[in-house]
Amino acid sequence: MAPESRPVRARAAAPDKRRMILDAAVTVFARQGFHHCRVSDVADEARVAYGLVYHYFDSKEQILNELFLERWQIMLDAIAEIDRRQEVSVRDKLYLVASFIIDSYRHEPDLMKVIIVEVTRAANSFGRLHLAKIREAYAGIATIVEGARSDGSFKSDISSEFAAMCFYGAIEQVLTAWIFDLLPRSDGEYEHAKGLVVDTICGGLEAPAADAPALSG
Amino acid sequence: MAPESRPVRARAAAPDKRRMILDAAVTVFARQGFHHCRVSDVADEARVAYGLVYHYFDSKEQILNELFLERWQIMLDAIAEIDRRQEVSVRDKLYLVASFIIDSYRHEPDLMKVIIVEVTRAANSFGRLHLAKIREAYAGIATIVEGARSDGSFKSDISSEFAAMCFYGAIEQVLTAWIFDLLPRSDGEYEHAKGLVVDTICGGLEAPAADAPALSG
DNA sequence: TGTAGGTGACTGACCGGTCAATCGAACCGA
DNA sequence: TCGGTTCGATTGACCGGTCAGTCACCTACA
Repeated sequence: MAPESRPVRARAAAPDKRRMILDAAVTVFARQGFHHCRVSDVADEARVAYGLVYHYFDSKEQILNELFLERWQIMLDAIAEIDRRQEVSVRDKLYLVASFIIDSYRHEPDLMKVIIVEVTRAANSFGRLHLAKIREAYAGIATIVEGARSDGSFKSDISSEFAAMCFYGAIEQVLTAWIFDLLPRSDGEYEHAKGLVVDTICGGLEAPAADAPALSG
Repeated sequence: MAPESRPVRARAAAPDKRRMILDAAVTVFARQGFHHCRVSDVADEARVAYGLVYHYFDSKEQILNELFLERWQIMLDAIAEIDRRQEVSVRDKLYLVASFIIDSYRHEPDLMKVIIVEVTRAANSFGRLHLAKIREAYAGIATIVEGARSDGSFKSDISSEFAAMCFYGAIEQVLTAWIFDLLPRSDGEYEHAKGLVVDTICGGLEAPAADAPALSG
């Protein structure tokens, strides 16, 4: 990631083969799944010799680890950054979090598919390995919710950890629906989903009592 | 399943080897993951010769398919049955659904782990294969929600399909947390979670406006 | 001419699936 | 009662394909 860790020699025309391998891996892992693809598929997709993959990476696993850690850290930073903005209401903070995750999928669907399918939901392999990082995301969202719980705007009988889990679970399920082609994919759908998730989790499904005047716009 | 489909010769002491293999597969798949275990692990766990696995099943995949289909159908039937009960409110119906799923996990954690990790969340392999069955579950929950939307007790601007997705997603995320050992497992926790999921999804996280008189409850 | 970058044939382990052989309960005919 | 026959259940050694990872070699730039 850090530029100084890569050789500076960068000839203008020299493509970053390492990056090409990572990008190819995203495509291949997304298309065939981590377990159903061969390292040669990745090399072919990257238009690179088989052996070069092992020049840059220790193993097939390491490629996935790197893809996950790189992207996940960006999300953790984004969540922390959102929480820091004091002028924003908690509901809007959650909207921003949903927005960030859904936009991540919009712009890099293959990468998000790989991360969700092969890591965050893979309880026996990469999920366990990266459990600490995954928890950090829950914790970040929980911190946001906790802000609203302590000032009374959110119910106090639902713990912030549990709320964070429901919130993240709902988003991941919607992403999964896109991954499985169960929901249509369009800019409008993405925008719509952001609002719906937040409305559902914050406002709930139940309609306000009909015989009472609406208390808030 | 049906007794008449198995040979009637059933000596009293004859163990149903086929069943033993299925049970062993649940244990092994849950412990090591479908991809990281060998057929010989299943045979060893069942205390049965390697070849016998192929006497009863065509392939390793077929074992998982059978485990999934058997259990999933029970859940689909349960959801349909819950929806049929006309004296129960929609919120209580959702509670019963959450209850059923969580109790399934409570009583057969390994089987549920395998179904969730290896099937419902495996977008590149078994998930795609069983997509139709998985959709049926969403659809069943959506049907329940639709009942409340049409009588005005649930908001009309959140589609029942989307609501079902959030609801199921929240539950699966909680199950995943148990699977990953992120949440403590006890009868109390299970019971508590049932109520919390329904409260969160139906009632939302936001507290009723404090300056207004409580309208219900 | 040293070295980082790049190549791809090869190897060896692993594992899903096969199959020829054996077991043993039930039935049969004498 | 007893050898014989049948056939599904059971065994586990073995086969063959697959594929992650290795390595000897090449190339081009500084």
